[in-house]
Amino acid sequence: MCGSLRTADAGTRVRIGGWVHRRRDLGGIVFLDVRDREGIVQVSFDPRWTPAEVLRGAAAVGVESVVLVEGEVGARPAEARNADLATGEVEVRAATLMTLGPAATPAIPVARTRGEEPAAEELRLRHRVLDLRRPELQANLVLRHRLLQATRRHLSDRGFLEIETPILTKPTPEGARDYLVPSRVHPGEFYALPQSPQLYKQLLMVSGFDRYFQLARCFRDEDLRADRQPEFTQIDIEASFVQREDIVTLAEGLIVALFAEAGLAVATPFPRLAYADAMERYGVDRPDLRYGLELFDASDVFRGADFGITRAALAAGGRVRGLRLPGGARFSRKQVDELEAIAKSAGAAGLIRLRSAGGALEGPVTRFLGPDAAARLGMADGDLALFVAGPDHVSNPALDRVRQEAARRLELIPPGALAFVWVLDFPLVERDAEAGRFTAVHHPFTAPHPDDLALLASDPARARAVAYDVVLNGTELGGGSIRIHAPDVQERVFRLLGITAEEARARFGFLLEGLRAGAPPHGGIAFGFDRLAMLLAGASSLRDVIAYPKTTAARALFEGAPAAVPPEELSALHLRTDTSDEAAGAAAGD
RNA sequence: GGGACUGUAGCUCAGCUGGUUAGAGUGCCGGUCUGUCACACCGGAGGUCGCGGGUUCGAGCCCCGUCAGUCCCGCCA
Repeated sequence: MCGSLRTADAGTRVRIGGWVHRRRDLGGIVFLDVRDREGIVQVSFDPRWTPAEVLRGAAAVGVESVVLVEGEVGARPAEARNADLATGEVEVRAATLMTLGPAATPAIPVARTRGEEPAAEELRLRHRVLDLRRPELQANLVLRHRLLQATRRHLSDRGFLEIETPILTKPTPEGARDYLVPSRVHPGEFYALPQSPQLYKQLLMVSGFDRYFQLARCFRDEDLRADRQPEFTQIDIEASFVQREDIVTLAEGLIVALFAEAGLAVATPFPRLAYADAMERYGVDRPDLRYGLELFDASDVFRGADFGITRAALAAGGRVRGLRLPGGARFSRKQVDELEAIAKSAGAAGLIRLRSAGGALEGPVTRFLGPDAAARLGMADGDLALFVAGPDHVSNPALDRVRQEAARRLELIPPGALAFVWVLDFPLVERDAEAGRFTAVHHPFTAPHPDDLALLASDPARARAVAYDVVLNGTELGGGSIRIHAPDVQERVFRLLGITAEEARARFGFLLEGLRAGAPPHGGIAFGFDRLAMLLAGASSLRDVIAYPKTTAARALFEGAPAAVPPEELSALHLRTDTSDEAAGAAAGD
């Protein structure tokens, strides 16, 4: 209750427990700031109301110790109020003090001095007990709790059942790498931790639980990023007898509820973009719509120009695409070089630059273009245009990155803007460059668009899926699809993906059997919950909204996982480890 | 798997072109102090410059390797 005391409490006798945030020892009088999860309150130890030995104790107590104080809440003298503190009008006048949990000097500070950087990430993770005491992280975890509860309330109120699915599941060779768990009773066999509850939730639909949700822990053994942890939480949703619109509406309602929990108003319905349009206009399937800067096709303007780079690209069937940056002409040569470096790092050979200044175009390719080029490119005075010549699969990622960086530099991003968009009609499959076969864009259970069923045989790459992603400010919040519920369609898609009937039976037999048992049409969506919490908490790393996160090397520094196990445990699991790589490295070092 | 950055006192950081005894703030310890709130003031302790090797008369600084953390690419159906 430390943080909740107010003027109205003045005169009441209270007993408060908390952690010593700071100590100010003035000699004859001592102040302790005592902190609990609700906030901080000042406790004053003064001979007028504090026995001498209690006062001596207060002078000796170390920060971060757990104390229990009894005393009377009093209004502070007018000149001693603290407007920076929610409890700053009052203080607790201590009569007693008990140190219930004396603390060693903290390895990292909890109460930071003004302007001080937080401790290094490694130390924060190693001393997580202390780091989690910081008010920022406490606020993040409180918000996370509220989002979890709001999710449960919202979905339960709409008839969705929370059903848990197994954590020990069947390994799947497709998709991300599995975390494996050896079986003790079945030598040589393994469970896998779920990458998502996908098949379980579909089979729940087959069993008649027509509305399901779960706050599902998912595990993927892939390399990490600031917004990617090896274990994470999904809001996993599935419903029967639904079409895309039902899921879209449900998802928008949930998003409204969750953002409201964080005090943000969200307008629905969200705008929508077909995947093909998103790629054409933004070069990416999760466009940031907080600003314009749409890409456009300038191939016609460059066609016939005697300029080697664009001529070669156009002759090879590529295009010249680019974007106009209003006011971008003021970028220095160096700044444009930096944008070009970004385009290059995304795979482009370079950027073709055109600057409109003083009513004329400037740039190395100007002399190859007609006199009406500026008008045809829609360029106004002071604009800069940047182009990439080549196939779309090169220009898309390059222009996407350039567009994002240019928007930042031109300060086109309105603070606080929330630009939601649905991206619809994803392709069903794409050709895997190295394997030379088709792979599912979403996953192998996604329903083909009913109008495109014939394309599965004739031109699979053009077939659309009934899949949808919801995107906020260029970040994917969630995605889902209507699933295949007809066993013959599922078998056709497996075939398309190069999965033989035999493989399909071995790997997904339980799904096919389920679909043959009488399956309703169904579909769903999943949201990355941690990322959502991070966004709403205004955090820049997932680690700040997870109580006990892993490092980018998937280590848990706090408890020390993963860890070696005694040989007896390994042999009970019928395992032998082979760390010969490390052994060879060590030997070479001698 | 690849790239970039970082690693100096408990914590946050500085340390010049390679040159005498490696510094500051904060925390910690001791002292003074009755209205502070980053209390103030005085004094003190505190260092494997991540680790290993090399270059050099001499390395915190240069080179190679390695470990850890972070960010990015690949990867993440």
